[in-house]
Amino acid sequence: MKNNQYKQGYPLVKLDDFEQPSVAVDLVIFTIKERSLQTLLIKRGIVPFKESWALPGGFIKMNESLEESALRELEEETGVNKVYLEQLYTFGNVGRDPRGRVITVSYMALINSKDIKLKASTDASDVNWFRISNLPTLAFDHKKILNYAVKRLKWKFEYTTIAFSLLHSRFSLGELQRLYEIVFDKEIDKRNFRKKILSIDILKTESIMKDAPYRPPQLYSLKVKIGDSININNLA
Amino acid sequence: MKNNQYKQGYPLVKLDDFEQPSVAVDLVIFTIKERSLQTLLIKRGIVPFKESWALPGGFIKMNESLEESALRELEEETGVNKVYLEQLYTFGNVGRDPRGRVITVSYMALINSKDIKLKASTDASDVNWFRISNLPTLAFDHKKILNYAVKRLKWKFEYTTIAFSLLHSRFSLGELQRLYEIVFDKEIDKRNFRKKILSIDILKTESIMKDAPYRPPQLYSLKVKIGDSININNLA
DNA sequence: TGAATAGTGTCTTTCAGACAATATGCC
DNA sequence: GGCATATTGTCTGAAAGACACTATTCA
Repeated sequence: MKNNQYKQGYPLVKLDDFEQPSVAVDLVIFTIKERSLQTLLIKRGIVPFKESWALPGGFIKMNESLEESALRELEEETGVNKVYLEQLYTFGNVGRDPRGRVITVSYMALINSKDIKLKASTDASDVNWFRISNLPTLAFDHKKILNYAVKRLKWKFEYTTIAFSLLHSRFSLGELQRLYEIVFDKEIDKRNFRKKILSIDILKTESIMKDAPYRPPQLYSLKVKIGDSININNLA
Repeated sequence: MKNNQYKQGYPLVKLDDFEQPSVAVDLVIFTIKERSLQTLLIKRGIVPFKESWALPGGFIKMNESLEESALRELEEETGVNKVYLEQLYTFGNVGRDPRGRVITVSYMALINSKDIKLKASTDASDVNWFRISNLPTLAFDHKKILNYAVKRLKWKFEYTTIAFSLLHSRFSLGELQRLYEIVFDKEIDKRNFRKKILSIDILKTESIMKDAPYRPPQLYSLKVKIGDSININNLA
């Protein structure tokens, strides 16, 4: 099994002189549902922490990169494959998994709730969305990972265009503002928000929305790449 | 050897059903020497990339956390043990190490050049400091790691107090300004810099320097923690 | 008094932040 | 006309950024 750890004749390099830890990927999947920021958790069907809620994730395979592994897990849990995905932090404390040494590379994914088709995964007896403001107790050190992810998310909302990955390709400024208000759990002055967003010149005007219940808004699209740096002030 | 991967009776959990990658830690060690930003590299004494320069690092041990592993490597290479240390990013592409699957967790360390006593490490035939502006070709994907570290360093200089980890506990504003000028490779207006630093109220005045060659400067010390958030504008 | 470094203040411009009235479309 | 949402501008205060002279110590 371990043979392919010895390649191209490097006999002196004994990677196996060291016991090897297991490497996993854990995902913090964010979406906006019911006017709140939510994340996907799975109820563990196996020990340890059987019946506890946990972040979706799993061990990496030898022939896939960390990111490919994260995308595979994401697809297995949600059926979604086109998302914003970002590596967060690697957690490797010795006792973090009672089964042995497991190092986990955490990722954050942002998906549009319309794209989701939840699947029941083999090792999860249940899968569900939870409001960030109302989370159950989590297995392992997943609470720590989730807290880290929320901080990073807010940070990235202020300093990059990742928010737009949660909107459709055409959106109104009202939708954008509601998104920021949900993530920061804070009301924002409409005039200042619009002034700020329009001043940084990242939007193209599109058509006007049809079939709006009341006055239809102007639609916009993002004319820079998702993840590009911007600076939306002080919303934190 | 692998027995302790099975603990506390979790027979169904077969971590070893998966081949395990190796996990390493690589260090980007920054210091200021000769009025420039420099990083420590080792010349590899073993294949692969024998005789190439590389970041210091090594495989983690089963009984140490990632951070402990980074600190151990740091101490082995430089003799330094009290430093600013921060995890950067985890690189895990399949082909990044010709010996097999090696996932590396990168760390950035900032050390005061006065504290360094370089040691010749067992697996390095040579150890040296290099200016960031004049680097040799690096082994593996270490160039990518280093580029990432430089970006993070600059970023953290603008938004946190990590710069102060490169100064003595008492320092002049001139020393602080020179440090920022070196890291950003850019001249900064003295009056605006001082105004800004003093306005954010993170410094305590100390004594006045003795034995200065010319007019002795006022000394200051940091009255908040290293790593605390601040905002030194727009130096990037 | 010359050399080297330390220390200081003003003006302009830009931007954040507070704040309220009008416009549009649907019923 | 009533309702729900969209859209727009002004004023104030704070801070960034440009800019040049004086102060201190030592040789």
